Amino acid sequence: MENFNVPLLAESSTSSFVNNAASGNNDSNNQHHQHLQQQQQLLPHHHKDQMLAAGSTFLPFINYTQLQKNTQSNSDSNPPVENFSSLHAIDGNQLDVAVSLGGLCDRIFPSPNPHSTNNNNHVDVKLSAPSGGNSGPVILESVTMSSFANILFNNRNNNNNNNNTNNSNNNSNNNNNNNNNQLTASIETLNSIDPLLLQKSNSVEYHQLKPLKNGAVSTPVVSTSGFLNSTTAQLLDFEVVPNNNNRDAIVAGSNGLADTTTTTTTTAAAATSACTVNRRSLHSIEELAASSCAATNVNTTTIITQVEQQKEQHKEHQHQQQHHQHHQQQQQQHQAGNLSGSNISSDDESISEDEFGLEIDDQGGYQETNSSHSQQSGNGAGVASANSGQLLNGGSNSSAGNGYMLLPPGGASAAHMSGNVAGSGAAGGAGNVASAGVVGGGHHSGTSATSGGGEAIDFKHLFEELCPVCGDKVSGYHYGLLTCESCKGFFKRTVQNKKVYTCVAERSCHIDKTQRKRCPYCRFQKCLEVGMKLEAVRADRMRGGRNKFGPMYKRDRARKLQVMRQRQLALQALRSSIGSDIKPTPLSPGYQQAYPNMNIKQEIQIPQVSSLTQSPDSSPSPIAIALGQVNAGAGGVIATPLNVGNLSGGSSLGNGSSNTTNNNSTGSSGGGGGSGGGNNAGGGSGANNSNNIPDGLQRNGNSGNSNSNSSCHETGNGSLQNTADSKLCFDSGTHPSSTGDAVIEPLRVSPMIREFVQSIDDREWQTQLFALLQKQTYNQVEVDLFELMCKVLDQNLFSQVDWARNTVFFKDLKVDDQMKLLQHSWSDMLVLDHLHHRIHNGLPDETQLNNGQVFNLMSLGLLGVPQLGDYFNELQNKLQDLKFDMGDYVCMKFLILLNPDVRGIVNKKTVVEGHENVQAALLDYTLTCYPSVNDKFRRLLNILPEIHAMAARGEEHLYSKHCAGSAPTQTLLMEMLHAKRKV
DNA sequence: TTAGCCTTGACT
DNA sequence: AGTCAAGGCTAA
Repeated sequence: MENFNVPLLAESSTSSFVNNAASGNNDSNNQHHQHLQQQQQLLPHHHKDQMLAAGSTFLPFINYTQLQKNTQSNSDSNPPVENFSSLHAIDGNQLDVAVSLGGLCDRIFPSPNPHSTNNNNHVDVKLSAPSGGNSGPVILESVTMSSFANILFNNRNNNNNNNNTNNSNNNSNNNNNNNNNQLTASIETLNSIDPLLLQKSNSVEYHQLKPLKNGAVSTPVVSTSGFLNSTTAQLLDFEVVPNNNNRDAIVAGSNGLADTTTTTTTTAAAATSACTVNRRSLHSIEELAASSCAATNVNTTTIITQVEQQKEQHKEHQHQQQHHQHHQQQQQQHQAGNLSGSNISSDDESISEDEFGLEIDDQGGYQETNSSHSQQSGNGAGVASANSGQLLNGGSNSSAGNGYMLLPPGGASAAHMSGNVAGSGAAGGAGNVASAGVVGGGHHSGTSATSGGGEAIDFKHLFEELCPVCGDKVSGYHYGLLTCESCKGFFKRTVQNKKVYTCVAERSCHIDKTQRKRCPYCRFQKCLEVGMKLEAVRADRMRGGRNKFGPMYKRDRARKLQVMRQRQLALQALRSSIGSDIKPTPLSPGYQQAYPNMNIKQEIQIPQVSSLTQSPDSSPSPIAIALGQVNAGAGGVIATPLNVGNLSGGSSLGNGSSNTTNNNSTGSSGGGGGSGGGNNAGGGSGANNSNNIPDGLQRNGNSGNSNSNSSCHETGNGSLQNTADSKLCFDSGTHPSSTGDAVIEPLRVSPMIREFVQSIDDREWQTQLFALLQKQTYNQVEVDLFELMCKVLDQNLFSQVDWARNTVFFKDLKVDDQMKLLQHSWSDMLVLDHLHHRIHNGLPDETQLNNGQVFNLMSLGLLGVPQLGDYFNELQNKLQDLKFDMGDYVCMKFLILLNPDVRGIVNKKTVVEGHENVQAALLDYTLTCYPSVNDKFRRLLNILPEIHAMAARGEEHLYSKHCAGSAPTQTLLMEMLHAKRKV
């Protein structure tokens, strides 16, 4: 067994608590109580390293450390596990509501916990008071974790008292709730995991865990019964072990070499401690690096050397070391990003401003940047004051640190969302007006752009913006992006002087103008997060002159100017077309730049669905009919919130990309979307104009977004069915009617396939995809596109696991088996998924990012191997020739997942059974619904090895990139890559 | 240490 | 000669 120590990075109350809890100390409850109260002062929000924050959105939360037991009902005679009759929040609320752990986790798990009392895409834990009165254990009903890293439950340790208790809890819990997506835990076990979670929240990512061979007493924590952790816990295989040796915490050297001992050090007055995490089956990134790739971790020589020197010099300052490692990782990541040659390089001067289709007068206002602007404080990373109330207690928005959230740059807030909704509605069909990504949230700038028709754009406010680090006004481009003067100076001092800061809290301090001095550690982290570039600080300190970022800045200015202009034009057009009903829209460039991706859910432009496979005779697939998604025989597809705009608005509304950020969308203008003129008035379709690229992301590519309407067919009588929760429309072009197959008999579609198809939520997938792309490029002049691709793949992997864990057959397996299956299938499924999204949802080849870069969506399906493009297209054609539809897709996905040939499966019977069942269902489906497609079943199966071959190639590529240090490390994707090689 | 202002110098 | 993003200076 490999043991892992996780360093404690914050107050040691955490660890002292865990020790007590683990040892069954009678005083532990009291200490716990104290601990909880102490922790209230430390509730984090989370500044996430962008490398890690794939898709992360942190919502207000109440940390469960705010909870306190109901001491009135304690009985000293009871074992600790039963001492807690119920849990109350500090404010007295019962704990029968969702308690968010947001901020404790690294990223957001794609789908909301079905048991959660809210639908936010955040991390939460649900507890319920014991059913057995005061003496009953607290039930941890469900956990939705954003990160595998934070799932510490392990069901392979159910061999002690705690686990016995847990098991019994499980049983009772299951009796109360038939869903097995539950965890049960005594408060004692909650206590046990508490510190580890806290540690995780403090910034330690799982990959930093290092094997530590010791004979620590295993302290199994929580038994599982098939919830998320069934796969994830097993995947990472943690368990919490008390460790009284507070100097044993080990963190991997960030260079991935041999173990680097870094002990836990707390910076507060409290005592220090640590706990050990055992992690058995997996296989840290460091192990991987140490075994095969360490030498290839390049481009960080200098930094690594510095770090190692510091480690030698300051062994006693372990916290600093750890910070430095963190810092170093950031540097590595940034350097890797900047040095990876395959992407747009920052010194690519070949791109001129002409690229943006406009002439830029660089003097046209940039110097006005300093003009003050009365935007609300809180830039993209600011406190989301509007979000309170979404969860229990909502958390405080104050700077006191309690439960406020950090929006990732441009993160959404509830208030803005509502503002956006309203704004969009007001804009009616002319959602394009807001296409740059932000719809007014009540802010009104003095920009002359809003003051009547015919006026020229007032460039004075063109670059009004808030510093992405602290929210102060920007003074110009500094080290890669627009920042304020103080953050510029701070960044310079830090880098030049090689400063190593320490956070006395939880490394997640809120940084704003008034508090930026409080925690230089977090400030610097935020500098890095928002994209300040280390390499822009000159090693030789040479003054004056220009650096390689000049062209980058220029392009950025050009892009912003273009956005402004087009927004202006759109607004004017809107006003003239609608009349005076529309009041001047509060479109402040600064505001919009500060919140480019707010309200992602509402604003995200999903590429026109089903556009790729449009065909004159396209009609719905059998499964679509069977699910009632269409009118059988009418060729219709139910209008979804995603396609109704297209249906009603016609192509004039289309993608209307011309008045968003650019007119030069690459090859996307197959039809109506067309150029400028048509975008504003065209729609008028009222709600659901989310198709109008309001997020500034353009979906370019093969799908011909602009004229994709034809793929979502109107029903024969012209009426549209609208289901609020419907999935994307799908299956256009793959249907029997065009080949003479008999009229579909919906009832013949097996319930299993129906269920399968219903388990697919493509809309969510796409929303998350574009939300991530948007988020990751907020305020970034340029991003590493390969890195970005890895993040998207990582997010997709999360979605994939989330899907799998809830599916029939799979969910019945033990986590060991689940893990093995996933490790063998993830890449195949990613490829298949992408084929599916291209075929059925018209996913385009590429999309334009917030910062003007073009992201190659195809690379997701190719797993980053451009050479596979032809092969991929070939596969796609084969599938389309077979009238590949949703039913086929989901069956194939199951066949990939439930691979009985995976070695070491304990419950092989279930896997075989599932596989056979799916095969049979698919066979029946193809024979019944596609009799005209010769041998469809067999031919579909024959494609699976081809997908596998492609996926294997992609894996190799990703692995090599990882070894070369070009891929983000702390990702599930890399863990999967690694895990597979350990099998 | 911070942060506002100044100086510098490659580039336009 | 002007621009502007570097580094430097220095009062607070």
